[in-house]
Amino acid sequence: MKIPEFQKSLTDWFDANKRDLPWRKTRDPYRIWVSESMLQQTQVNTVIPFYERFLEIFPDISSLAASSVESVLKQWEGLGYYGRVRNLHRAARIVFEQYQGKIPREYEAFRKLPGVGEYIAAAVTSIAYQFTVPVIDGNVKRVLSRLFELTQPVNDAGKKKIFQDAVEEIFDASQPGKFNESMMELGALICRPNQPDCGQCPVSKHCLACIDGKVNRFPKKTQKPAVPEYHIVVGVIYREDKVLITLRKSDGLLGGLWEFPGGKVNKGETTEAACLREVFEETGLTVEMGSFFKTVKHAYTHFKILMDVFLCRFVSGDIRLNSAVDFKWIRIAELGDFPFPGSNHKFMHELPMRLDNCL
DNA sequence: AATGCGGGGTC
DNA sequence: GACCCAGCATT
Repeated sequence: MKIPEFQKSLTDWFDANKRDLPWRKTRDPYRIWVSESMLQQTQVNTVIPFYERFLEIFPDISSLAASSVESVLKQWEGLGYYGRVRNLHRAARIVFEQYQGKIPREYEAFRKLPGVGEYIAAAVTSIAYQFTVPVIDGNVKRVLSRLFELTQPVNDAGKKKIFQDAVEEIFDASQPGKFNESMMELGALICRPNQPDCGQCPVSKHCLACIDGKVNRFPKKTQKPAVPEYHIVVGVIYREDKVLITLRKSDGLLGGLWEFPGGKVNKGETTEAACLREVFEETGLTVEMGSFFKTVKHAYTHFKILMDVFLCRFVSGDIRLNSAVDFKWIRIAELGDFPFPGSNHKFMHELPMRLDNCL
């Protein structure tokens, strides 16, 4: 491959065809950092509205550092992978306290911040500071796979050396930020996972897979196992005009989000019985069954759930939390003030104000 | 090196 | 339905 020719074709194409994305209007490392955090495993069109709103509310490191985790989670609500924003928030506080509010310009110092891995460190420093470091993300791996007919699976975590070597061969150190963005943009717009548009590709004549007519055979992927499905019950516990919500522990799945108490249905158990049992185990409260409300389906990365929602009435007992770390009795109108998982959003906005209205 | 971690778009 | 996505932390 003629490297300089490849680089020029790629970056010229980028200049002429790049999308007008919000994070391309700035060189502020904070704004680029936020965008890269949101864009992890998440598509551009999903991110845009979250990005705009997040930066309106947290326009700089100091405002983010000064805010509560809960308020930050609330802005991330619905975006998923909540550890990203918990880490971003922790990192903002570290930058505020240890670096006088200035994002460290040293690669190693920045890389050490929570949530900043190889990709984000490379992306932010190359785009904001022109550090000469190539990025490797899902798009870049797919492009490299086709350019060089790499047989290394792109979804095999960790094994990056082949891609690292390949990208270093074609990396344009004279304009690192533009080169990196160009590679990712090519992957997003032309060298797509399905039906790549080789006819419009600026570097198709450098691409082994295209030359060999094998574009559809790259990238190679490993097969993913099927995900299990769990049957879940959830109880919305009414007490007058209030309902009980509980706070998940701050790490792990949906960490730091509020939810309605519930859990898995045991084998041979009715969903009503499971609901009463789970409510008691998780909250210590005795409740009576009101009515079935709705069934919700939801998919996570490693499993799926079928969730039956019941409306219940508080009877007796004092709160004794099991896995949750906090609780609140709130009115239905206040639900929007707290961050909830997507599965809860599929029913919570349809809930009645009081239980007696619907019995 | 392997695993856990969301949600939405697309085909 | 299955696949894919501007990855990181933990073990």
